Amino acid sequence: MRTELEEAYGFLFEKELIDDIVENGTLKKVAAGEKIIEIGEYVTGMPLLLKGAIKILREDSDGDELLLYFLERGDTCAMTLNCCLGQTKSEIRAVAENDTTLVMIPISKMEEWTAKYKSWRNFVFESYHTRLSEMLDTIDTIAFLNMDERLMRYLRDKVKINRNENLQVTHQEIAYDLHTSRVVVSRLLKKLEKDGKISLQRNHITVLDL
Amino acid sequence: MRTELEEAYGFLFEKELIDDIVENGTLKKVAAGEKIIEIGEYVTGMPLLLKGAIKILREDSDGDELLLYFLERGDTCAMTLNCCLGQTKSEIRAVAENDTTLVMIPISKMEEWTAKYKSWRNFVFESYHTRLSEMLDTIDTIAFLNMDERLMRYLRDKVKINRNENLQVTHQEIAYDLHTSRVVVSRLLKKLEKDGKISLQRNHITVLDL
DNA sequence: AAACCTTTGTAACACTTGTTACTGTGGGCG
DNA sequence: CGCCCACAGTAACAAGTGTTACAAAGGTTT
Repeated sequence: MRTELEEAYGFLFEKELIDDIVENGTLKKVAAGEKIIEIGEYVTGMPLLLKGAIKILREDSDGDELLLYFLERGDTCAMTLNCCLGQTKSEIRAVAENDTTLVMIPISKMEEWTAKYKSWRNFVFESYHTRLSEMLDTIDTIAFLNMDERLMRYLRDKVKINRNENLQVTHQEIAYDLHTSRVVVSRLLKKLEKDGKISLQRNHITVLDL
Repeated sequence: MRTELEEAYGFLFEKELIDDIVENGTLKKVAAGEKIIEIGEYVTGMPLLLKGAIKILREDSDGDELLLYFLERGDTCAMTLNCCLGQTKSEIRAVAENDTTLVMIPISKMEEWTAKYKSWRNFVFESYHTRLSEMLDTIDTIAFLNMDERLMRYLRDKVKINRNENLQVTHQEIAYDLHTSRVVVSRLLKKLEKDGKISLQRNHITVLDL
């Protein structure tokens, strides 16, 4: 755990803080597709991502989803920060995008460290900063782009996050993430294939040139 | 200034912090409709809202706008916090929704106070918290609601912010805020009038029952 | 009053997206 | 092998929103 922590956060956190994290945090491994937190659940701790990636989803009143953004190594969930502070329930769902390792920090330590470690304070501020920017980006995407452009952006992000041009995903899954229907996704994907930007196979998509 | 500060922030900030604000902040009055900060400008200070309301807007690549949310008394602009930290340019435009009074805090004081005053730290965290929630709300609205529902929500918010059922606004202005066209707004407003929810006059709208 | 500008109303049409329905296909399993 | 099922392709249509164009109404300026 210490090695991975230092790899991901060593340049940010002072040694004492890393010690504190090793002592108080619990390592958690999550398999791809597994749920990490559900909307309405109380937040028990704050996650620090060591390996893998997580996707953060919002839900509408019909239970349909919308992908907000991905988290990667070195990220934490600002929404969780949010909840810890406000002692409120989670406003989002978090699902492992691939096999993921994270350290859970008990919320009791959070306030203590905020006062104690300048690097922790900066990290928390920086996380809020990144997250707000990411949210702005999400809003831009939803508000200003058509579905075909959103789909392209989605595929690009997914390639980047998984470090693999070969995406293991069905049209229906994409439809859930983009909050649209399977037919629409199939239609647009077919068009992208015709334009030579991707190639389609059953259960996976190869991104050629987006 | 002190009186207004104590009214809006007295229950949050300790006396020494209020003193510090009075000493270092500069009072600024902005008339309704006036621009407070423009996208791409460097942020010179952080605003604390004493009176009035501000609307925060995002812009797309064509220069068209989208209303993100309103700020009221006791609020600060988390986007500005963001910029101060990152030393980056403003990502949003802020326009006075009505006659507004605010205190500008020089960014140099921000880090100092973060270390010095617990209440300031809490305020900053709390602001991030509120803003993230507000952004989630904005995303829900754009992603999950149709234009007619968005329009209703917009009118409701506007009534609340201005404390007045009589809205001084043209259809074109609404269209800008909702990132749609004037014709669409007119169409939907007419329907709301037929349903007895509002009444339409030239240059203003009376909200009856939304 | 006449000329003019801004705002609003409305129709007709185009485009994007969502829906329904049906077909075909690949792969696993009895 | 044949059956079943999840996945994908496609057409036809519906709904919502955006666009263009024009007319009418209100208010201001000359």
